[in-house]
Amino acid sequence: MKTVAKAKTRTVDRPTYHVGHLDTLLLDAARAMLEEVGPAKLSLRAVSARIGVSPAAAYHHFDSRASLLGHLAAQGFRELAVAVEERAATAAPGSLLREAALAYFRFACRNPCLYQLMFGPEFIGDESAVGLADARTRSFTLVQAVIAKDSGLEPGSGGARSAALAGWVLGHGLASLTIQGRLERPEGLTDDQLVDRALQGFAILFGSSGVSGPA
Amino acid sequence: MKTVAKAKTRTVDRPTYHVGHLDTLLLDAARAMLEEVGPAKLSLRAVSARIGVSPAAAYHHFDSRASLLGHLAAQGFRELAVAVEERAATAAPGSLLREAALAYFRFACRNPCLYQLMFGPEFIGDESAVGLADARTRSFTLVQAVIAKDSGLEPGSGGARSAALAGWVLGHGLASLTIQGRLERPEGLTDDQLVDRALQGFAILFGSSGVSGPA
DNA sequence: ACCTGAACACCGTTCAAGT
DNA sequence: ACCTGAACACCGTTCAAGT
Repeated sequence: MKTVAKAKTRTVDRPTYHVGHLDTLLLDAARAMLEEVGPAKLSLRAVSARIGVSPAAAYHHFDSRASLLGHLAAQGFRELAVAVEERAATAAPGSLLREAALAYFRFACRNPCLYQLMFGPEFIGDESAVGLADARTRSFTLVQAVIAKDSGLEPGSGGARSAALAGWVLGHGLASLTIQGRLERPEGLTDDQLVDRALQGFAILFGSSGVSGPA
Repeated sequence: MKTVAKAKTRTVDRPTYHVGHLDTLLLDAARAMLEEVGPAKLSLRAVSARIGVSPAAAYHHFDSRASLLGHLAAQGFRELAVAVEERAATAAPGSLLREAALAYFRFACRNPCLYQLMFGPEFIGDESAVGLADARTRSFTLVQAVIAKDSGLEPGSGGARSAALAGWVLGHGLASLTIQGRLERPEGLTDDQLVDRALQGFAILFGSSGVSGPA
């Protein structure tokens, strides 16, 4: 409780001024409100009010609303990477693609607004958040590694990169369409079933299941 | 010019009041501004000002900003469908998937903000725009038809629907990631090359290489 | 160093009132 | 019927001023 020893004037406790670590308080409040109202309507004023601080206070910790949102997005990329990583670690080789896709898709479904923020235009022009570019690159590198591992391709080769691109497109396409409700999903279809269906579709389009075979 | 014959009072021309078809004027102005400022910052006030009309005027033609945006999105879905349709019509069987993907991707790249609007959360809650649901359904149906045609699947069958899902995911995933700049695209790579690369990646992931790619 | 109050230039939306 | 003016309740952002 006795936080600062160097308090040389006044009473020890000052409950009127909000003390330190306002940045994390802001971030936490924003994260909580994000899933309530969505990325577009998340206002700096509202999150400031939520933690009982003036609207201007945030500007001592973040450059702008976009910057705050950028930090949130970076958090998201880190969590997404972890989720995929964990799942990929305990997956049987051969089913790695499916497991990674499942983990990716579940993360998006469980944090729809955060996911929208990560891949949406909301915090464009930020990029200042050092963590963002890193976290994003790390996510992509991870996908690449998972894909390369399962397909037995030389990591870094052209094939591995094309495959990683495809994997990323698959995960994001499905997640994005689902979250935005643009899919005409048959009712009663679980998340896992939807992923399997998409994988099945790709197998039909690109596989040996009778598409291209001249046989 | 002499629009109304029943003008029984006053002078025939009234250049001070903005006359009729304000709805299409609004829509056109919004469409133009959309690609300038993006869906998030497209304000009803600004488009009203652009055509020299009061901010409140728009509410006699649209329920809300979301509704205006919904109409714009519907326009987009119709244009997208046309673009894919045209391309698909003049494509050699076997390369239909690639041609459709190219058309889809190009439309998105040429109208990035419109595309973002169509698949973004900006006009959620609208749905009132009758044209929207229709236009969207029509787009999806078209993709389904194209896919089914090329893969030789029974239209309406489970396989055809899975394949259509995959096709949709492919197109949207690639377009969305590209437009949002989340892709680490090697410089100098053209749109077409990017599409081919993704197709190649899918071919690697899901089976035989070289389904419909070039050589 | 950290936060507040007040202001500025914007929003979407409503509603009485004008023509 | 169609449009305006003025108002309400919001925004993001800045900046002098307080502690």
